Amino acid sequence: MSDNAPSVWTEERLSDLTRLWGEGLSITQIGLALGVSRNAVVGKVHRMGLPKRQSPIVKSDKPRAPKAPIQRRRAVPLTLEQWDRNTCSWPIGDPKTDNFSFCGETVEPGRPYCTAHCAKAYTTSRENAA
DNA sequence: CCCTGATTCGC
DNA sequence: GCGAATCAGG
Repeated sequence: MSDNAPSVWTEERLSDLTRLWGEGLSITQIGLALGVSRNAVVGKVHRMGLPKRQSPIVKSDKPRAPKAPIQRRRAVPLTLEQWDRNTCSWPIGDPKTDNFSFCGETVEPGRPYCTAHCAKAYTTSRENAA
């Protein structure tokens, strides 16, 4: 074990990479097949100069956002620390009681609430109207 | 939200 | 050069 000082990408893996890539597999699939992250796959592919297939994104005029000082959304200065972008904030119980809490369920894409509560919020209030 | 890939930056 | 992080579009 001394003549082995290859980079992470050996001919073997490069072979699989190129082969799978040529087969039309996606970066994620190849990454899983080789046991590497998809970034590693696309990174290597890009570096090798292999023919990329899709370009869903177009080169924008934006000079890429500064990664370090990524400004966070300064909103909701409430005690909602566990606030995620997909957390349903549907009120559970009574806001004036101590057992008041939020749904916490994963919200639907583009919806402020989860599937169940989204239906409630966007209902025609017809059947709900009692 | 999921997925896709591209590009840039840090190590 | 490699990998992660980020951005961008469907």
